[in-house]
Amino acid sequence: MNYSQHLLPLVRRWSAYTDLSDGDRNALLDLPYTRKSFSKDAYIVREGQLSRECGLLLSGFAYRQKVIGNGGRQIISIHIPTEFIDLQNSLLGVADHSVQSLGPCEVALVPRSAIIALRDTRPAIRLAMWTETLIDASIFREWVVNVGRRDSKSRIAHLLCELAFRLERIGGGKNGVFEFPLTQEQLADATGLTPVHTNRTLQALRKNGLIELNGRSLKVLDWEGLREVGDFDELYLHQQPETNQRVSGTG
Amino acid sequence: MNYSQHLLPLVRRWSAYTDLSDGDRNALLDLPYTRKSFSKDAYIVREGQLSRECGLLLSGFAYRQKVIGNGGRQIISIHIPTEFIDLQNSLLGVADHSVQSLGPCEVALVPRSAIIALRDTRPAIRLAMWTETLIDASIFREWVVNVGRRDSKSRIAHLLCELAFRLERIGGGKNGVFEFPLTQEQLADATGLTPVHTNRTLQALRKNGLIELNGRSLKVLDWEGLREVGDFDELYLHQQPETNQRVSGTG
DNA sequence: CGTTAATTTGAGACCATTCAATTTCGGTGG
DNA sequence: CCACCGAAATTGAATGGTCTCAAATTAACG
Repeated sequence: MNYSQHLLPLVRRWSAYTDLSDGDRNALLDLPYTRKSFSKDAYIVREGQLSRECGLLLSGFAYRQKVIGNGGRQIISIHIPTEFIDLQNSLLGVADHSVQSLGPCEVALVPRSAIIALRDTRPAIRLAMWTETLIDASIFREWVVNVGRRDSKSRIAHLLCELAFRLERIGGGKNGVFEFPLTQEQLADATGLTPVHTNRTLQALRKNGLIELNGRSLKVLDWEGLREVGDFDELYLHQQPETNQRVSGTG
Repeated sequence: MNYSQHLLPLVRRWSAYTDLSDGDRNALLDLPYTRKSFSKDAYIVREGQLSRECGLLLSGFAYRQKVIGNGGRQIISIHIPTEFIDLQNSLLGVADHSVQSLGPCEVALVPRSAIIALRDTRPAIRLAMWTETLIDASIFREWVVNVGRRDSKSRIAHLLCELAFRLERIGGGKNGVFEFPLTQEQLADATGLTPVHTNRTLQALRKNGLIELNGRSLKVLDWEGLREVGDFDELYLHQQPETNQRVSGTG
């Protein structure tokens, strides 16, 4: 019955945003949820749906996307374990975008009502939750810039930097080697390019000695170079200690 | 001393998100602020700054932007009167993007501490405030799609639809005629295009009988056509009544 | 009415796309 | 362990949308 160990990473993650009391921690660990496994490319949430539950990614990867009139689609964000993939939809009530699994993955589905209850009764948790949505929004802003104003090499390099940076934070890489969950087609949908051009751009990045990428494994050979090409500045991720202090507010 | 009438539009706006008590309304109207006028293209907030005050747009237009390594810039959102232009930066504490005036405009600068105090003591206001940031995030997501996957005609048509739609909501248009605050160069920076191509695309939209646009005046001649070309679906603005009800939460 | 900003036009180059075909890879069953 | 399969990655060549650079025209404003 007690699966609360699954939610420990969430406690750790949100503790970085603000101080959580023992009561807060327990309230998080006591969240009701059901574990559900999804196979590759499964829909976790569909655009237009009413939100009844909110998904926390336990393992694997997921992404948010929107489809447009002519059939094309745009990937809006990539999500890694310990992240809520659906907070915005749950808080707004109706999903304005879809969420899909990248590979096989496990999700803890928390009833929306429990999320709302935490929001309304636990100030510290609320602050962490809000901060999470604000950081998400900041990442969206950076993605607007990425697909709007950078050329293909920069776009892809930037996305790789972001993903590596975030994976590192949850201990998801060793010696510059990361699990890379996207196919080239999905990478194309995330950067607003075509699969063919994405392939050629990746080859350029490899030839420049910046990365090694085969299958699901990404190795960053030249971190500074990749950062440079990708015009990457992690300020927008709001994960520097000084930023986190400011989040909690007096000032 | 009492300039509180300036904040009435904010009360009206946020009342649409949730029920505000008389106490809430008064708390909003009693917010301390200083009025400040900005001339064209003035910086209201600079990327990297610590946030000390939060700007509410009283008149005129403003936009958020980021500059990238090669000197290019991307406009991330456009703001119209009654909107906070800086909530995200204030809530996160450090500005990850800049805010600039479009034309001459007036801003009510509210101390960040007062915003934080409302957030921490007024549940209904907090909910409205949070909702505002969530809707902002939804708009960012749509912009990622817009610059990432739509061609130039769609991009521009979509942006025009969004702006017209939002302006209509605050009573800012008559008979399909709106004040259009962007130069073609700025429109280019918002859509990820070049000024030259923006100009040609606008001509195409005119030739197709969709819009009239000269100077600061936009007239939508064929609303359905523009909507079609722009692949515009207003769900992401989360302003339908049923959505607003869901926001308040029991469920 | 002069001066600067904004819009418009032209032509050539280039980045990215499209369409197709081929090769490699990962997994599965015989 | 190998043959097979579909998915993913790669290559080629031609097309096209958008960009660049430059100049001309028009509109805005003091």
